Amino acid sequence: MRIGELAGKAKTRASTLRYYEERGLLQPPERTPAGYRNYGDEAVQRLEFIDRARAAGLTLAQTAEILEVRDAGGSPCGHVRDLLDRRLVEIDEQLEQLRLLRTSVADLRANAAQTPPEVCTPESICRYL
Amino acid sequence: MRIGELAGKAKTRASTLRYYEERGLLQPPERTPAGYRNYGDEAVQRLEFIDRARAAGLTLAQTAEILEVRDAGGSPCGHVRDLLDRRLVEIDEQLEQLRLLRTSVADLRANAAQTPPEVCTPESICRYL
DNA sequence: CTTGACCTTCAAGCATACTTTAAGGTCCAT
DNA sequence: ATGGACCTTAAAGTATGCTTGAAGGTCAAG
Repeated sequence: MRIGELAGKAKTRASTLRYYEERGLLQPPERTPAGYRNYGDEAVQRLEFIDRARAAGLTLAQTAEILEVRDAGGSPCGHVRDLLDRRLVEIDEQLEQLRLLRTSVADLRANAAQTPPEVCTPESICRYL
Repeated sequence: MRIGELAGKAKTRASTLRYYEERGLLQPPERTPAGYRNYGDEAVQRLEFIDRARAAGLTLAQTAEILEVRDAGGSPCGHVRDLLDRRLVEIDEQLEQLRLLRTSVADLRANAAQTPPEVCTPESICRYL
């Protein structure tokens, strides 16, 4: 399978696959005599895995690490569990930050709704903020 | 006031202030005969405003726009209200995305807790994802 | 008069995940 | 043999908000 066909099956682009190879997510495939990349069917599964990892918010570097462990013959499962744990902590932190921000922006907005624009003096630039 | 002193008062760095000037957030100040930037006290307020805008999650481009309106003698308040409205919508969208992601990652993690690592076959790379 | 702290500009680097561009080779059909 | 679709590499561009580096000028103290 050439790169364009694999990209089609994975709903991505050839340029992305080359980039994944460069980043260590895809192993360098065989080449045809002309130098074209020649992928086997297992590459499709690998890209599906990469997509699931992305959906979980793992970085390409983290995903590459998992794949390297597997490629080296190891089992990355314990590591994956740790990554999921850390992701959960990160997500909770982000949620907290975002909730605080939401409160803050909503307060500013409510305040703006009550205050006529005239009270904004040039020195304060705009008192809505 | 020279740039280092202003940076100190605003708890930022001289390089940041130069960058703000380049981005249109700070007006080019007077220069001393030697070519040093020479700020007045009002610059401190302006930086405080910029900081409040940042705290509300406005981009530097949006903040620059507000300041330009004010510098042109206009009142940016209506615009600021719009920006706050849009920020609120964006934040709500991000919150929704993050909640969905949290659910998804939490499900993966719960599933991993129930499944022994042995069932992860090399073909699936790791079934925890 | 030298040292050191501070200032100047312009350009490039950082992090992330790609895309785009340039210049060129391959392959199949007509 | 020529056109078009597809492939190759290496480098640069995208977005955001800065920081860092290089090369050099200014100024007050000792």
